[in-house]
Amino acid sequence: MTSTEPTQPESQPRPTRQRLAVAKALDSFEGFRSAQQIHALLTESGEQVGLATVYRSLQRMAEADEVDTLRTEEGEVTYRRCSDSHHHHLVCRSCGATVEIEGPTVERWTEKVSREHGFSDVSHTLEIFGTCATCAR
Amino acid sequence: MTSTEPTQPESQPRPTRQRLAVAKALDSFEGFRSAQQIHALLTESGEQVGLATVYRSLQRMAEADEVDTLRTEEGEVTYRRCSDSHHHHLVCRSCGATVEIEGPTVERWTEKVSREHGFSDVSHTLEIFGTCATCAR
DNA sequence: GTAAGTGCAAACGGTTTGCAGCCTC
DNA sequence: GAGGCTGCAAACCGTTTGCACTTAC
Repeated sequence: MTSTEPTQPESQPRPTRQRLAVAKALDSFEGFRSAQQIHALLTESGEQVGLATVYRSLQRMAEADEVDTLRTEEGEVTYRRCSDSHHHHLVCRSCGATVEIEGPTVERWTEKVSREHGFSDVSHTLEIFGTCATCAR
Repeated sequence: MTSTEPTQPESQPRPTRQRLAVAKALDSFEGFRSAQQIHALLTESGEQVGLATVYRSLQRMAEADEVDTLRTEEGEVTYRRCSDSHHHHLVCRSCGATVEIEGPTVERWTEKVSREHGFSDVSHTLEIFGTCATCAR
C-alpha cells in the first residue's frame, strides 16, 4: 500500500440547509458535544433537522477530518470542529468539569514510541480523569 | 459502638459457579476482552453462564477495582484483570496488531498536569493508533 | 428460611439504514 | 432530469433490567 492513494474519490457534499445548519451549530460552541446535543441545539434555534441527518452530516465531516470525535465514558460519540490545536482533556469524575490540556511532552513521547515499534502515520487519544479541587473539598 | 460505616457496607459477592467461571475466564487471557467475548469463551469451554450474568459479574468486579475497563472505538466496553502493570496500547489501524507500551514519561506528565489543575485521585487512558511496519510496506 | 444470584426475555439508548419524496446541480 | 440528500420509522447492537426461580449461607 503506497502513499499515493489518498482515500476515496469523495465528492463534495451538497450545501443543503441542514448541512449548513449543522456546520453553524458546530461553530456555536467549544469543546465536544454529542450528536443528540447538537440536534437539540438546532431544534431550539428553530432549525428543523432530522436526527439521522445530523448523524450523517457529522459522520461525513469526521471522515473529511473536519471534526474531531471522541467517545465518552458512557459510550456516546461527541464531536467538535477541529480547527484548533490538538489537545487533551482533564475531566472531573464528580462534576464533569473539563480542562483542555496540551503539552509537547506526550506528543513527543507517543511519536518516539511509535517509531521505535515501526509504526507510522500515528495519532493518539489521551484522557485524564480525576477529582477536581472543588469536588475534593 | 460497633462501627459507623460512612461508605457502603458492600458485602462480598457469593462464590457461585458462574462468578468463579467469569473470574477464571479473565485469568485465561491477557489484555482486554469484551463481555460478549468472555461470554463466548465460557460457552466454548462448556461453562453455561447467561450473558446478563457475565455483565453483572464484570460490573461488580469493575466497581471493586478487580478489573480495568476500557471502551473501544466501536463503543464496546472491554475488561481485563488488573493485576498486571499499567500500560497503554499501540494499535495498527490496518491489521489491528497491538503492542503493549509502558513508560514513566506519560505517567509523570499526566500526574504533574493534573496536580497543577488541582485534580486529585487521577487516572488516565491513552491509546496510540498508527500503521505498523508490515502494513506500511 | 431468606436474601443474593441467575436466566430469560423484554426494554433501553445511541446509532445506522431502507426507502419514498425532495432538492441541487 | 438524475442522483445526492432528507425525514421517518424500523432495525441494530451492546447493555441493562424486571421477574420468577435457584442457591449459598
